[in-house]
Amino acid sequence: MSKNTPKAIRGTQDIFGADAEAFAFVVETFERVRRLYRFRRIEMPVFEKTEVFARSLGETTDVVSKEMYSFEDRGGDSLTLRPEFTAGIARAYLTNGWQQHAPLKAATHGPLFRYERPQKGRYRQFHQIDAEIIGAVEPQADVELLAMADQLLKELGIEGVTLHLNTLGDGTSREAWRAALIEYFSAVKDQLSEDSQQRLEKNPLRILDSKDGRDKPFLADAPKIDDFLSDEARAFFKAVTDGLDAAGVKWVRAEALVRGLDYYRHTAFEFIPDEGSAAAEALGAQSTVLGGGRYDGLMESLGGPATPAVGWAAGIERLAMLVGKREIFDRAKLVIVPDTGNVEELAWYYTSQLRASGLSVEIAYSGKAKKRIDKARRTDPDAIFFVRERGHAEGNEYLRQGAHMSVIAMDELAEKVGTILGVGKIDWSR
RNA sequence: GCGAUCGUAGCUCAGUUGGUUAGAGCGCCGGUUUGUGGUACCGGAGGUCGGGGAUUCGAGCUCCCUCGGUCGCCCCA
Repeated sequence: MSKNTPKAIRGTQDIFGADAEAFAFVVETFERVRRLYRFRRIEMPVFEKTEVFARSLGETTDVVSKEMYSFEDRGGDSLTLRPEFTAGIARAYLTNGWQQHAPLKAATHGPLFRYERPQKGRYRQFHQIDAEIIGAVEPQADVELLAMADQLLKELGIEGVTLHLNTLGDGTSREAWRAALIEYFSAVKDQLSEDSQQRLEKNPLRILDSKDGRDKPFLADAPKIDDFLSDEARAFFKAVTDGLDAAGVKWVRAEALVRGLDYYRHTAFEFIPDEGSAAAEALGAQSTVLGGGRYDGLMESLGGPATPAVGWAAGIERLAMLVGKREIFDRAKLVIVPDTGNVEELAWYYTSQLRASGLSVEIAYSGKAKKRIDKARRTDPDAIFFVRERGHAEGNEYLRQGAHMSVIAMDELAEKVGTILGVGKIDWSR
């Protein structure tokens, strides 16, 4: 590589090969599952006015205060590359009159941007799948969303991941709990870690899931949200958990699970790898694979009417790390190898016929005949079809399967190929 | 933002206590051999050893800075 060549931006990735296939598998599975749950596909702009995020996430959150890619455009507006989906979707809901579709079940996926230190499973441009239900006050919305997340993970073949569930209560419950936590931790402030002393100011809920040994002695006796829940909030949470049980979604109560962003209310959840599982090993410190909750307060922060909503997002890269390597591209079903010379047009004829019939076919046309064969073999296909000059050996087409090779007649090819690939006789007439 | 660790050909890596023209395997290109066209061999191209500076007669090997990768903290998906 020349030192003249520009390098990729830090924290971005060029995904290729098995990783790219795993990425695609995650997105394709998500698309399939969201249709089962009848979530509508939406497409969103990658950037918004900065205030969309600043007002909804909270000015003091780390995301807003130091992780956003914000810039001034040529018209002088402050714009920001989306650091998450929810705020933009909420803005779109308000500005497009999507209220008429309420409750709106929406799904999308794409790149997000956050200026963070890159790490395993954490990038500056990363990708998420996202699902939201907007305009539904019912706890059943939470249940449906979580059932979808659970099924998605199952269909991705991801095991050893458990739903951790908590409630933050309604606005009043949450504030009362927060005040109690501040009071409780302030009394022992000197003994807390530096990080937690700061959290006491900015986000006291976060002290609860501190990993610092100095904080842990105080966590067990910290005030519990359950003691601050209003009757309504308690009933709501019970309806959610009852619904999950009925839907067959396994969950565990996680009293210390909180959300970093200001707009969350009631249900908060994360799917987290079980300790010691292969999934936990694969993800390193970035443990959450899918997270979300209810955000009844968000729409108002954007100047809209009070609108209940729930949603979740999952990092595609993290999910892709858990689905394992996928080599579907590397393994060709059938490779067509024309000898150099006058048979290449014939080979193209066969190839286009087979592709039009719906078969995935590779044609080797690069290099000399020997190279073509070597390359064909390396893809480990189910079959290699040699197209040769008339007069070569006994025929002009050979179909090879494994170590066995046989001469076949042209009119048998469709059937032979179909049989070897297990797709029945190929219809070339289309 | 903080800490640790790594950075040699396209890829995976060797490179002894600093010493002459930096190596291997794979891949790529060319050739020979083989042949129911999964072989073997020969040759070739490709590196200013991430970048910059310092020490030294001399640095891929030492020191400093810087840019990246990786892992952890913070935060979060």
